[in-house]
Amino acid sequence: MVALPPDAALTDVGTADAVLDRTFAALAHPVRRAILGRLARGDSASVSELAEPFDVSLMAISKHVAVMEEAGLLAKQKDGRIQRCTLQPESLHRAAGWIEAHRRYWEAQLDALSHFLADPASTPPPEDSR
Amino acid sequence: MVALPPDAALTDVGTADAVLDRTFAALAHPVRRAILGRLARGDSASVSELAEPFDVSLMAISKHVAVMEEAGLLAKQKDGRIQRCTLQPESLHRAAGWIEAHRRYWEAQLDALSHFLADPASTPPPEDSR
DNA sequence: CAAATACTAAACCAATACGTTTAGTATATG
DNA sequence: CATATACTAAACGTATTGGTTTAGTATTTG
Repeated sequence: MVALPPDAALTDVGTADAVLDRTFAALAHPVRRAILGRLARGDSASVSELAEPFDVSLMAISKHVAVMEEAGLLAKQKDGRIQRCTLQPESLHRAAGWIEAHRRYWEAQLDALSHFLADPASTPPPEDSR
Repeated sequence: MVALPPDAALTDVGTADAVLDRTFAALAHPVRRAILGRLARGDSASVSELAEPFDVSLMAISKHVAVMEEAGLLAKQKDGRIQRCTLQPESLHRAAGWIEAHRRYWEAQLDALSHFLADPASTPPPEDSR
């Protein structure tokens, strides 16, 4: 079993992290998210199969795949003349980890926000005024 | 209490979503993640306060703040001459939701991946060959 | 009122992102 | 062998990003 350091994403919160940069950037494009969604539920697929639902060129999809590969979100495995793309979830796991690591903080903020949204004219959420 | 549709992020997985685009894009920059981290644990802060730890211009930080504001990650509230920046967690919540919605799928893939990584020369994860 | 403070607007620049087309490589098939 | 298939490389155009500087607007403060 692959030993994922259980709190890898939690230890260096706030530190520069090029992998996380690339992962979030990769997730920022709807076509790439759609491709990841398809891979998540449909197992592996060739680049052409991934391209089929979209009305952009195959080359464009090939580049999207390359972006996700560099972000560690998927891996290509050459099988004859086709490239089989497989989800590689660790990067996604780390991205989720970053958000998770902040969740308890911004959930507190969510409460404060709800009060503020309920009555914007009122005193904004009672925080320490510095 | 603000009624967040409990599964807003889960219903339209795979659909184009400009907010999600902007949210993930905003999270892709280390300075912006650091700012969000600071806001998450330190409550609200002015733009100047947010800028202080970084050695880029105040203007650069002002733009980063604008990016996060457009992504719905934070809100600015004018208080005299200062702009108080407050975390606005719903966008982050939606980003987490997208990942969560896929988690059960790619966790299955994680198992397959671990076998593959353990012995890359072996037959790749036993999936349906199409 | 004058000067300092906290920003933002505008113009600019270099680098990257996203798409195209055209051409090329490698593999499979008739 | 010839052709089709599955991709990738290279070059290109345009838009966006991330940073700068310079100048401006509000708002405090001396």
